[in-house]
Order: sequence, then C-alpha cells, then structure tokens
Amino acid sequence: MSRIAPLSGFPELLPAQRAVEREVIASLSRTFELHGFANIETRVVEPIDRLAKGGEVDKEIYVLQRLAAEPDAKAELGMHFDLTVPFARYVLEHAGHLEFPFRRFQVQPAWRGERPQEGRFRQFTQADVDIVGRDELPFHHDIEVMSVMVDALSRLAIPRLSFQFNNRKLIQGFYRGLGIDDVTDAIRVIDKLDKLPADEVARMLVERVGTTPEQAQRCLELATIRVPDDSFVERVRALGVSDELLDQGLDELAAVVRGCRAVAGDRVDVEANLRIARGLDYYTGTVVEVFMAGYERLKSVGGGGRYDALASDGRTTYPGVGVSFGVSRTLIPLITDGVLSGSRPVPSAVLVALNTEDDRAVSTQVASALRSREIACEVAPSPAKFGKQIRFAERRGIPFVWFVQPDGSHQVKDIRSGEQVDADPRAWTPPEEDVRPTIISTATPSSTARDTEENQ
RNA sequence: GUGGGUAUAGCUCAGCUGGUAGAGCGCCGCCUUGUGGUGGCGGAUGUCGCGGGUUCGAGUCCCGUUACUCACCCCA
Repeated sequence: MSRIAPLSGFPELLPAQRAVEREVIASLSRTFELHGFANIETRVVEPIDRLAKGGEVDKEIYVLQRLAAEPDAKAELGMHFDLTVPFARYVLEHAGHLEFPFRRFQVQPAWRGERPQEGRFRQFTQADVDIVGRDELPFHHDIEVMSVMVDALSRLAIPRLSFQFNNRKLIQGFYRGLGIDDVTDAIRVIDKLDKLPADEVARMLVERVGTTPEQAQRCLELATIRVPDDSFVERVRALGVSDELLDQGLDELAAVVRGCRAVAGDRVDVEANLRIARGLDYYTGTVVEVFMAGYERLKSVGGGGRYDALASDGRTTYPGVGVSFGVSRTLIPLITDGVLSGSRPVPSAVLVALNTEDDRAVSTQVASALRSREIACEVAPSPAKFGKQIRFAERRGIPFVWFVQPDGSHQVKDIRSGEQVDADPRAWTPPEEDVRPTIISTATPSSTARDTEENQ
C-alpha cells in the first residue's frame, strides 16, 4: 500500500492518457480558431461576492486564503466554478480594449466542491466558446456560435453526440399564451420530466405552480415534442396557443436547428427538443444541451445558450451567447472504459541506440539530425545489449530504433514488424501516423446509442 | 449534506469457525557474449489503511477513525 492516497475528485492522467486530452484540446482550439475565435485565459480566483450570486453552487465554492491570514479573517477569494462568470468579469474589466462583438474561446479547469462521481469531478476542464456584444448582439450569432461547437465536436473521435436545442422565448411565450404566471417555476418542474413520470409532473404543475390541469396538459404536450428538423413549428402551432414571443422563439429555434444541421457531419445529431430548459435562469433565448450516445448516465456533456445580460456595468449591457463542453466529464469516462487511448506514453518516435558510452556523441548527432527535421527522438540511456535497448523502446511504445553500424553507416528498425533498413539521418522520415502520439479510438461514426450500450 | 460498500505485493485479487502472508500479471536475473517479443529456470517486494479493544495468539472478531468508492441531490 502506497503512502500516497489519491484525492477524490482531482483526477490525474498518465502520460498516454494525457496525450489524448492534449490532442482533443488542440483539435478543439484549432477549430475555434478556424472560426475566428481568439483564446483568452482568465485568472483562477475571483472575489467571492462576484462568484456567489445566491445560487446553489455557492457552498461548493473552493476558497483561497493565505495560511497566515488572521484566524477570524473572512475569505475574499474563491476559485471559479465555471468559465462564464470569470468571462463576464473579464469583459467588464477590459471592455475598453476589446472589439465587439467579441469572440473568444477558453479551455481551463474549474473547481466545484461536489461529491465526485463518474464524469463529475472537483477539478475539471471545460472548453467554452462565446460571442458577446455591446448593448446588442444580433440573433445570427446564436446560429454561429452553436455551429462552431457542432463543427469542433464533430471532428473528435468520440461516440456520437446529440445537440438538443430549445428556446426560452418559445417556452415563455407558450406559457404566457396559456396564461401561466410563474414561468420560471413551471420550467423548473418540466425539467424533472426525465426523472418523474408525466402524470407526476402534471400534478406538480397544478399543485406547486398553480396551473389548471388543462394548462399542465398543454405544457406536457409541448415538452414531448422532439424532432430532428424544423417540423416542430407546425406541431407547436397545432397546439393552438398564440403569442408574439412564442412566434419569435419558434423562428429562432428553427433557424438554429437548420443552421447546425448544415454543419453537422455524420458524428453529430441535431434536434429540437422542447423539454430542454436548463436550470439556470439567466438564459433568455436559445438553449442547448449536448448528450453522448451510450453515456446518457453522464447527463449532458455540454450546454449553453443565449443570455441578454451576460454582464452589465450599470450603463452598458453586454449580451452574449455561448456553449461549453465538459472536456474532463467526456474524456475521463471514455479513457477509463478504453474507448480512447493514447498510441504511446512518450513523444519519441525514434530511440537512437548507443553502442558504447564513448559513442554517445555519435548517437547524439543522429538525434540532432532527426530533430532538425521535427522528428521527436531520444538517445538510449545506457549502452546495454541491443536486446535491452530494443526492449526499452518497446516498453515506451517508441516504434523505431536507430543503429549506427561499426562502419559508420546507419540502419533503422521498425520494432513492430522487425524490418530493419539502411537509412540516412538527414533524410529518413517515419510514416506520418508515427510522427506523434495519436488517439486510438474504438468509437466509430456509425456507432449508435444502442451499439455503444451493448459494447459495455 | 444523507445512505451503502471497500481497504492485503507495482496492478487485479484470494486468505474458511482466529494459529504467524499467498496467486496471477508485472518487474529483475539466467538459459541467450551485442537485435526485443514466445518458451524454460530462478529471484526480489508487504507497518494486511490508521488507532484502540478482546485473546496465549488478530489480516480474520469488536469499537473508533481516515481514505477510496457507489447511490441520492445537483451540475460540465
């Protein structure tokens, strides 16, 4: 038993696993940049009164304090529990130096003191993309930012994802048209649909929100609409509720679904799901939750939406729209299940063998020649028997071993096939797929939820 | 925060109604005096989570404690 015990909820990856995470983050970043989003990194801490706005997450905030602080001193700094709150502060603080609409992406850890579980950690990495405007932000940015995430995630070799969209205006307009007063509370109850049976939810609407049984029934009918295209518009209209805000919500949702379908490849589904609400009350239009096939138990692996007041300094309001992807939540279960793995735990593509300790300079020169052409390599640690040196490479997943012959010529051996050929350190190049550690994925584009479940 | 489970070698685990610590895999060496993987032979490794109690004797029983883990709650 080792003295060092793991800390629950603070996952650490082994080198090959970390290679997977790094490649995923690099891929996401490349796509975000392809769409013109700039990267920022915000500080880890925020003043606690800015983080704690009276929500449930308040007590989960990790506090940062000097060890030498006065015993009765009240902590002033807390670690951020998402990337949206720090971003809102960043926008206000640097508004004078930013160009609006401001498009940024951010990949950083966040901290939350919840009980850890599968896909749920106390320290976890998130990838956020947002667009924020000054005073106003045209609706087409909703389509844009959602499309960016659809594009980014569709490039990952992970199980099939489903983007499920809804629109707060649609819900609010519908409820208002029905004559329901407390829209927020009604939404919160409808959100329980995936846990409670429909009649139970209907009863709660009547008892807790004060709707009539007829109103509750219409709410349920709306919430059960789920289609992969804009045909939901007709189905909602068929429910016979009319409201100006409802019409606007229908138009927006239809546009988002159409726009995202256009960029979704064969790895990503796009749907309108009128039960999606999101618990947070600052969303004002588009809302989205992302689910992964075979991993429905993780709940959403991403989510976001439109907020008309991301930030405000009292004079200027900054509306925003964005979506966030749970990097740790998604990747760690996939790595644990063996769906994703790294091809090797070291970057080296070549191990340069060492004949004798006196020959180290010769081997180092070979390594330099390879490195000058961007080939990652390392020199063997000791002039052990070649069998040992090959085994050293094998253990680390290094695919090639380089030998300097007694006559000064060179040979390189692919230790997987055993094939050994003459080679020139100034010209030889490994096959493209061996240059860097890569992600090995058993998830296929055609895999469906059922396939993945059966494989578990 | 509430409730359950678990804690023994690097890893996965066995260890009966209490009798002095085990397997597989991995690791190291040799067979194999300069090209690995298969095979054979040999070898090393444990505060049995921690503290207390019962007992002639505790990995095993009792109490406490800590950590991990699963479920609920909630979220990425």
